[in-house]
Amino acid sequence: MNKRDRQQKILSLIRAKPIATQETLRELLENAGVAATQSSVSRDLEELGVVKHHGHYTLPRTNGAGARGLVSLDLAGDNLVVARTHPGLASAVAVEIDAATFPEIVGTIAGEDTIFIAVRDQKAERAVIKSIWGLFS
Amino acid sequence: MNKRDRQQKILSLIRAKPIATQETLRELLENAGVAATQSSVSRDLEELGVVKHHGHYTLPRTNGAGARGLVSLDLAGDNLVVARTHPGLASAVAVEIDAATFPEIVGTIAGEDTIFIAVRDQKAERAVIKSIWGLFS
DNA sequence: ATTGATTATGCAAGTTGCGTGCATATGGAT
DNA sequence: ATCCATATGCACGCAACTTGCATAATCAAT
Repeated sequence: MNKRDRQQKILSLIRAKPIATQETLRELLENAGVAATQSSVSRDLEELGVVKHHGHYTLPRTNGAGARGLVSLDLAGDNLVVARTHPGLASAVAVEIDAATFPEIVGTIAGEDTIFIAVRDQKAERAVIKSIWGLFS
Repeated sequence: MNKRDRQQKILSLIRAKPIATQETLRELLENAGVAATQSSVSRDLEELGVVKHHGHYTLPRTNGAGARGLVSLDLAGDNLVVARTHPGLASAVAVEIDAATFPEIVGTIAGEDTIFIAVRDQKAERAVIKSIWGLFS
């Protein structure tokens, strides 16, 4: 019914088990008593920053180690991707990202536990998140 | 006409000379071509954090001294808030901002006397500026 | 390249929320 | 108590958000 609740439900669903398509996600929501269309699911996933990787939807964030310092990836507007790392590892992570030379990345700057990644446009943002997440997982 | 413009005008008016009442402020706005009622002026002053002191309205914090290093906050586009600090204090201020964990803040990077604060959208910018000022007042 | 499956999006309708003025309540000073 | 200044509940209008539908764009597999 409510957008926020639906998005929360989506998060718990994709955390519970791998989900391959928006249509199956929509069905699961329906079973949980939350009616929605594929359109809305698509927009929700976009807003939540969920990304499809290895054939299923996941959140680009970790709760522990295993990703060589990278903790999360987020968006700020249309031209900036913000990566969070474990303390002190931002530079190391940034070096690795730079080394991969993604064409959509215009430039990066690293602080202590944060990296700003400038990209050309909104389309590039999603591609970059997907690529970087793949690089570190 | 527009709320944001009107509030900017109010700020420049109370900076220009001491103003004693909301009614005179309203008249000055009218002369400047900005129609408004006393009700709106009252709400604007509230939102702007303007306070009446010694019989006239003033901004509580025009100088940055005593704000633990923070000097100014400005906007760059829709997704970036730029904070200036006293030399060398950017990291310390940034740590304090991070520790407050505002949900609108996507990430921060500190230099020597400047901090870039990435936020999600234009709405978040206003909220963040207000929050940070509150944090350092 | 073609086809089928999956995801994104322009548009229109419904709904919500914000900004505002009016009227009036509250507060403050003498 | 009265007068002046300021705050606020209410209602209305407009702008922004949310959504579904239909369809376009993208992707995967052959």
